[in-house]
Amino acid sequence: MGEYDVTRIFKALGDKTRQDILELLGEDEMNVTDICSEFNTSQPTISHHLQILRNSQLIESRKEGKRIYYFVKKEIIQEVFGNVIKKMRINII
Amino acid sequence: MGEYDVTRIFKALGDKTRQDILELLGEDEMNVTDICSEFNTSQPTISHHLQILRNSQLIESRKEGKRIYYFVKKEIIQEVFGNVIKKMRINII
DNA sequence: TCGATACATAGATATGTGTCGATGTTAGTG
DNA sequence: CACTAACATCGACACATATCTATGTATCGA
Repeated sequence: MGEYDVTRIFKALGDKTRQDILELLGEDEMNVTDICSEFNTSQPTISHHLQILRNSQLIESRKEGKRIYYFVKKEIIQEVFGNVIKKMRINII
Repeated sequence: MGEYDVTRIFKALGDKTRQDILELLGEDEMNVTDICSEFNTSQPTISHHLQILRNSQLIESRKEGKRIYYFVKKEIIQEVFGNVIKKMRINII
């Protein structure tokens, strides 16, 4: 029911690094430094990807001291995938 | 089971025109001219989008005389969405 | 208050992408 | 064989995006 931009969400999903970030956050929330340590990519680039995921509403953040924890909004993915499947008349998943 | 490139598939899904094409083809297969007539976009551009959808394996084509009919490969979408949901540890859809 | 840590933002650059008009190709038609 | 219809491909262009380094900002500890 929430407002979301399907195109923006799929664009966000259309990048390997962001997929890997989502998979990581799917296990548990993480702060930026810990996320960065999992990739061979600069911290600003990871921050950039986190912004894109955040703007698409796939993730949210929580501040704790000087650290910022990101986590997946799984309901959005459920809702979007469900709607796409419905729109494309796919039987069941 | 089939070979597919998740990033490529989500990139393909990350465009409004292609989403609309998929929704159209979800109802029934269509040839290029008929697809074009549903959009305010040039035929080469539609052909380009069809190529991208085809390369991502979201659609396939069938030739009938001088017309080419495109249709959705719904199993791919099922499989990809299912795997993403599993990877991100989303409960059920 | 000073320095370090955690993260974001800015600016630059190379590459990717969506779009178009023009042209090529293939199949049917007279 | 010409002509047209259906579709793909090409070349060009504007714009978006992924990445980097450098710098800004906020929070904590000494």
